[in-house]
Amino acid sequence: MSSMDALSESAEMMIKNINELASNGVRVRTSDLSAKTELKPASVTEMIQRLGEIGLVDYEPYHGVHLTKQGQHVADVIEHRFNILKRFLTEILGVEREEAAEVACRMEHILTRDVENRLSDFLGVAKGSESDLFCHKVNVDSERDPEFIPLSNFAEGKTGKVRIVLEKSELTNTLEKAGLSPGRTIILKKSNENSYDIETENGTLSLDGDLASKIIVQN
Amino acid sequence: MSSMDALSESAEMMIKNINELASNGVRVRTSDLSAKTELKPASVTEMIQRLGEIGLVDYEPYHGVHLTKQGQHVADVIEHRFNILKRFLTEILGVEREEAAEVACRMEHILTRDVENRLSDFLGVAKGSESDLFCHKVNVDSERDPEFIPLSNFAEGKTGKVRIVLEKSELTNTLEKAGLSPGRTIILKKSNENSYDIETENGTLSLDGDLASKIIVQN
DNA sequence: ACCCTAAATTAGGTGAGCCTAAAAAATGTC
DNA sequence: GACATTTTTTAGGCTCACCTAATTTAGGGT
Repeated sequence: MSSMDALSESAEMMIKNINELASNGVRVRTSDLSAKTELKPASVTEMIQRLGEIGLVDYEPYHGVHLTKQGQHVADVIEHRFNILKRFLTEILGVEREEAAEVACRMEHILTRDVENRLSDFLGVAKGSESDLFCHKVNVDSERDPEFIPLSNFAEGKTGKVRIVLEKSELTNTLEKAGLSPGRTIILKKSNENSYDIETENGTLSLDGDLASKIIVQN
Repeated sequence: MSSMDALSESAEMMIKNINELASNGVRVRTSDLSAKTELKPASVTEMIQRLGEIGLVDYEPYHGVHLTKQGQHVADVIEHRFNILKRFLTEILGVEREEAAEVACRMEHILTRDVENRLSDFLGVAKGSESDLFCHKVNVDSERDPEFIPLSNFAEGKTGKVRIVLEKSELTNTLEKAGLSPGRTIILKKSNENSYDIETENGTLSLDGDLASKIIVQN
């Protein structure tokens, strides 16, 4: 009786903040939430009462809240979305840390499951979610300039990661099944004038030059 | 006295819809906006009055609205953001058309100028903004679905171009010599349930259905 | 010119999400 | 244990963005 109706951005933000303040299993106090969210205490009380009613939070008047199993799940989803969005913004687009965090914090409430998964794949993170420990590590060495090269200009024998597939249509599906979607690793085995032999995680295939020029690979 | 205060998502959506309905320089009627936005007419009136007060729209009671110069600028920015977001979602992430449009339509109100520019660069679109003429063209073109079809589903007698050959093996060499490699033009002469007779640039041959399903042809 | 219909506006209501100010409960001090 | 202080909640108000129902206006048909 809750996870059905989409949560508002405000509600999701409150859950996120509760999660971030609940280091151990300790109940989070209204005043702490008030400080963190920059909402007045009265507004916090109102929101956590609402969250309590729909079962996302265990609320005990005058004694704070903590997330229920359901609420924890919501928090995990939001956190994961935030992390991949921020990673995309900083690592791929090169957006400055703070702005990336702000934008990610607004977008995290909009992402659909599908977009989330695809973005995850694109970033090359293990899907499913959970451990974002890995994320932090990647952040550190994200200074280097990645080279984006059309597959048609890629060096023979080189291994790269697919970043873009400039081709919509049903073909996208086919390419995906063949292991040619953003985030995947490939090797260009051989390239003749108009035939590109590729080894993907799913097997091997050949493309014509037209198509190869639309697949952007990062080395 | 308007573009300073950030607009609400609802306000931006109204401006966007006014822009989309104002094909020529004609005033847009309340009922049309009501239909397009799925808001009740009374709600539309309320919103366009507010937009009128802040100078984004020229509102004449009982005679519709049209965008002011300022409003047009807002509309252009939103449209540009929508286009690049949608392109990113479909072309880069491979998100399905309709879902991409929905997500882009929510995110367009959140993008900052910086993220917008970076995303534009990433997609390889002329920066600065303004002229989305290019975008429009791309969008229009992309309505027409080019058909990529496994040879096994190709129509008898039709001519097509080989785009992909999935799952290579020693057979590939044979196929290549027979004129069945990416980029080549072929004609499917006859197709029985499990035999596909093809004419290539190099001659004619027959394939079984298993193989035919792995050769993707564009008509 | 007049009426009639369709379209638009106004009037008044709702819920979400915020606020301030007042009341109530918990907590620390002696 | 009583009191002062801090924390939290309740009460009541506000705006935004929607709604429905009633009213007003525009425009077409005769």
